Amino acid sequence: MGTEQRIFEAARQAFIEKGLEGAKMQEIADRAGINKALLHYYFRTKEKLFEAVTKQVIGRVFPVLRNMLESDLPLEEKLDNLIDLYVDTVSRNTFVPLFVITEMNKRPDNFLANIVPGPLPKPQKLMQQLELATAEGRIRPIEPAHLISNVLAMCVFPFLAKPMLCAVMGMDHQQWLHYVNGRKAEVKRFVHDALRP
Amino acid sequence: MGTEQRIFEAARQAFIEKGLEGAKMQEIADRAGINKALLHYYFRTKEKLFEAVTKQVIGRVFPVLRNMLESDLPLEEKLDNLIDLYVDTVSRNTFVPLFVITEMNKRPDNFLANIVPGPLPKPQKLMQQLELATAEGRIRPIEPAHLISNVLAMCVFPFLAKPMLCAVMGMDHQQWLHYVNGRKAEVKRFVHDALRP
DNA sequence: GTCTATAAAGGGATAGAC
DNA sequence: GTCTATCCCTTTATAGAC
Repeated sequence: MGTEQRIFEAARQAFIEKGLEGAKMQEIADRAGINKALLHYYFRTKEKLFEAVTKQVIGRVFPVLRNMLESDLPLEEKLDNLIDLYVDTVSRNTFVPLFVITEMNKRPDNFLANIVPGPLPKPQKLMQQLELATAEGRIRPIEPAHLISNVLAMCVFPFLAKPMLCAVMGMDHQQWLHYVNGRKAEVKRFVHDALRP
Repeated sequence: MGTEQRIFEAARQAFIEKGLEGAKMQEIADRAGINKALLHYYFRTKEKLFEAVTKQVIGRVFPVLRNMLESDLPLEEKLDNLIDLYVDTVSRNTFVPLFVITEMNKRPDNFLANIVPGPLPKPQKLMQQLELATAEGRIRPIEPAHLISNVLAMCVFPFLAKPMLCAVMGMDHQQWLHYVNGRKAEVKRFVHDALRP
């Protein structure tokens, strides 16, 4: 792995853990095993380094959603795949969604203008499938935005809120693992049942 | 409002918007309409000021959940009240839950030891109600942790993810207001339907 | 209690040797 | 490309007058 790549990876970890102001250039240099001056040689300023990281991290979120929304899979399969994918990904890496959400909200203008890569996902395909499934009586009517946000919420939020959830429910580590272990099946069932006509 | 209170309010706003490292003491002093030195007179250090804010902000979250979990209301009413309360609160103030979640995850040890106020909520009451409702055939069996996390997720997450949701679904401001307007009813219905036996 | 002035440390950025 | 040394601005924190 080249120097630039090592720097980028070090910066990625540091910024995701501590944010723009929280992560220090010295720390990033240490993690990369190089000198502070080299950071500036490759990325000029801290802001530019941060922007590079932001673009890459946020840029990976959208293609996943795009693939899901625009694929030709049947509706039910599509939702199940999305749930599997997001619960697996987020459970292994809580700080990435937290980073994405923080950045989106701190600079929403910059987010839309410079960060989101390429064409936006087109929800038309999903909307057609929902309309068809509704017309056929397979599901109850629901607005696509509500459905999508419900599914994403149940996949992502519990891992963001883990400390609170454990505290409120009095869960220890074992119980948390049990919870995570059953999470995908539970969300699938919850969504499936909620959509029954 | 006394000086200490004005400082605290200014710090609260600044820290919630920009985080510990992002907010500067000078900015807090300006917001409070006083001098930088006074911040240290009242709160010694930035860390202590931040901790005071953190305790207050996070401390307000738990009593709400406690009241809900331990109240004597019927199960369905309890859930509906929780949904009303959280959607209303979060929709008016997105950055508070983001602040709470960030702090919880950055220092989970400190969170449990020093931040959570008083006795933890006891979920026994809710668990009894769930068991009873299940036994009576009013709802399907579901683990309390899954139910609570599903409800909280659907109330809170969409407001955290608003920029992404708007981008992915191609929603403009009008459509967002429409979405928010129907949110409470939609979540209630979703939960209600998902729990049908 | 509140201010001005200033110390002390931290951290981003650059110059210049190799 | 990579390093050492250093500049210099920002920011936290304190001293001391009022």
